[in-house]
Amino acid sequence: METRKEEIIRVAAKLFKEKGYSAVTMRDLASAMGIKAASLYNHINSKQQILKEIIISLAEEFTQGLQKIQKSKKSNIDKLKDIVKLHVEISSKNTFGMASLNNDWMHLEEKLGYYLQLRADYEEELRSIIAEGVTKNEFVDDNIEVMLFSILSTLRSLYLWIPKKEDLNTEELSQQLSQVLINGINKKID
Amino acid sequence: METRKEEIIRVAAKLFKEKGYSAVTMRDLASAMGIKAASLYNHINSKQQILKEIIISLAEEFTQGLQKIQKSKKSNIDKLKDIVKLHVEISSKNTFGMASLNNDWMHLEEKLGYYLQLRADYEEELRSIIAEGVTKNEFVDDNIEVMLFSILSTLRSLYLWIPKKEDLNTEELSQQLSQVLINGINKKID
DNA sequence: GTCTATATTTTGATAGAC
DNA sequence: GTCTATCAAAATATAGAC
Repeated sequence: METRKEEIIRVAAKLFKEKGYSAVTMRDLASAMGIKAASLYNHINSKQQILKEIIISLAEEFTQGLQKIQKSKKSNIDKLKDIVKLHVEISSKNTFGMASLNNDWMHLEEKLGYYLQLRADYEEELRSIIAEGVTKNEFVDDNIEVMLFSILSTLRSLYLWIPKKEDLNTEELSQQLSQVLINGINKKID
Repeated sequence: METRKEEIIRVAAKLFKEKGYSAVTMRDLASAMGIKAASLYNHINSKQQILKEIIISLAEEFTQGLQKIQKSKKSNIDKLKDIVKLHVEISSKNTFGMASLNNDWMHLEEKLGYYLQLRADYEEELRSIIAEGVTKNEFVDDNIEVMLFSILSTLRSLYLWIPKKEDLNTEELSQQLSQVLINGINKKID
């Protein structure tokens, strides 16, 4: 059962995706909830708290997911496939919250440093997977930063694209996405 | 020589990238210019006008660039390489403005419809290049939407990543990026 | 071209009745 | 748990002096 606070956070995330944190007023949010702005404060302490809960819970979900993948001792190529799946699953569960995670993190106050640390750590872990994959001849010896950037940009933009797919099969999308990211789009000559 | 209006737009774009259009006040902008907020209005009509000029000029630059590429009658794979180069060049020239183009377009008032049309047309052109590339056996017969999404996400995120590269060689970056997008990261067996 | 002063609206948030 | 009423601060923008 969804609490009133959870409902507020869910509705807020939807509005934040449409207009961004700063452009959404407490009156906008209240109106979307069918109540008055003052009533929101019976469930949450501040607008800032809403943003914090949306972003930090998602950031921690990604961190925990990656830690689990790292413990698996699979090949780097299989770890990468698991990371793609992690992003598809979290993004499809919460496309609205993903918008805040990607675009409104700079408006975090108290937890900004914590968020930036989680984000930097995540990026560094992914970088090390790619680098080790190159060393072990799983991946081609291209510019590691370019590979990292390309993959991460695609994964971080999933939230923009997933809602357009009506009948989402996360397993199938993960597989297709891994295929494109790992093997590119070039037609190999048989 | 840069006019005062151009300077305002340039400084505004930098602030918009840091905090987003809605969170940047005219006082913030004036302060960054070393003047008072009221003085800004001697050069620009409104905050909205600043956003409009940043976004529309960039959107039209992309549209014109793509039209030129389409007229070239190159192979689809070479058109795609030219598109990558187009994004690298425009994004590196104006990383600040690219942030508004990507994240603040929904705050456009008068020109929102025009922007959305340019954007949809651009996406459709790129889709047709990929689709024709698949038909002509230049590209692998994967899901076209997944290929389009992956490439476009990476290209649209360039503005976030280019500033971190200190000594940018646009030619080299374009080549490396095309390589990764087209051929993936997988190590082919010799 | 910039300033001070100010008009008008809107914002996040609180107090207290029901 | 929601409401009305309200506050204090901050927002965009204008008027007019220099």
